[in-house]
Amino acid sequence: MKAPEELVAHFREQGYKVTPQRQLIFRLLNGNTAHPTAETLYEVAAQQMPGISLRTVYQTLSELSAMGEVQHIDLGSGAVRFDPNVDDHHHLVCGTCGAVHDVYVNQTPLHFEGDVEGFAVHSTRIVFSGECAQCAHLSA
Amino acid sequence: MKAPEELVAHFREQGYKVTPQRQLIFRLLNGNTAHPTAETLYEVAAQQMPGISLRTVYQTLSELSAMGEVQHIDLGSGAVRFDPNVDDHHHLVCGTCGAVHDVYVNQTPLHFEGDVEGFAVHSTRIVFSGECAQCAHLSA
DNA sequence: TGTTAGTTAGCATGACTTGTTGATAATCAG
DNA sequence: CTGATTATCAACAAGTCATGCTAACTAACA
Ligand SMILES: [Mn+2]
Ligand SMILES: [Mn+2]
Ligand SMILES: [Zn+2]
Ligand SMILES: [Zn+2]
Repeated sequence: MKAPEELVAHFREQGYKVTPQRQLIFRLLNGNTAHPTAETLYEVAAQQMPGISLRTVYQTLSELSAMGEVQHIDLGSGAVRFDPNVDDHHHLVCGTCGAVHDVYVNQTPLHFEGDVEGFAVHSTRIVFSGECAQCAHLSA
Repeated sequence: MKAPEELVAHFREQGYKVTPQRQLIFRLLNGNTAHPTAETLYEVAAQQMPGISLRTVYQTLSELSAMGEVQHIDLGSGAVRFDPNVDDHHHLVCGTCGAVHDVYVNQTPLHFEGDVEGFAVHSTRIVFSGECAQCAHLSA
């Protein structure tokens, strides 16, 4: 994701108004590695700006997503998570605490076998599931 | 997934009754590589057994899932898909026609880098997105 | 044949997300 | 500064997917 100041400029160029709500969301996403849901992002935002609506958070996330500034990650377990990291990376999910971590896989592009001649791969998504070190430690 | 006859035996052993509805679903799933949703499976089932309920299809799929006879695949786009193929395999998804194909990746376990020391990986899911040969052909 | 479990329809609930409306307020170009 | 445009908000609705519940009926299995 671009830095908040760049997003401000970009939004203005695109004819979007730069509101305090949008700017707050820019800041909250900047460098955010928590892979928050719209809801959790809303909760943090509401602490700094009581009165902001969940609807506006969803709205701004959609705009950023359409601009390619955030990606959304659907892990199939509840709400979609948003990720300001749009580099080519993958995810590690702890089944115990639910944390999502970024990881980078070098062996790409992967080779596969199957009855799928001529399939053109545009993107690859890898999700590793397991247990993080902290959770393993606590349960021991 | 076990063959329908084996499932019949297994269900009886577990104290589940072997109903025509369940048997139909066993047959429809057997060798099925379409990765159907509960809804699409229901539609096919209803042709052969008018009156069968969507509720029963969901129910039987849950039972089979709990038994490890089918896996469910959430691609993040709509309904969960069910897969009687429980081998270690991955998926190719055509963004145009929505088809899901099985593929096998040899390079596993994959290596990754990141700030995730001590994470214990239990499973890896890979989804390749792109366009299948047929769709590429039609759009040309 | 009787006990038990399954099925069905219908309706409800739940989570997540998006749409709508109408009033209010803020942004930004001129 | 001002006016036109857009955003926000609250409140409510709707949509999708999945599951829960009831009550009546039916079928399976011992
Ligand atoms: Mn990420
Ligand atoms: Mn499969
Ligand atoms: Zn954890
Ligand atoms: Zn296709």
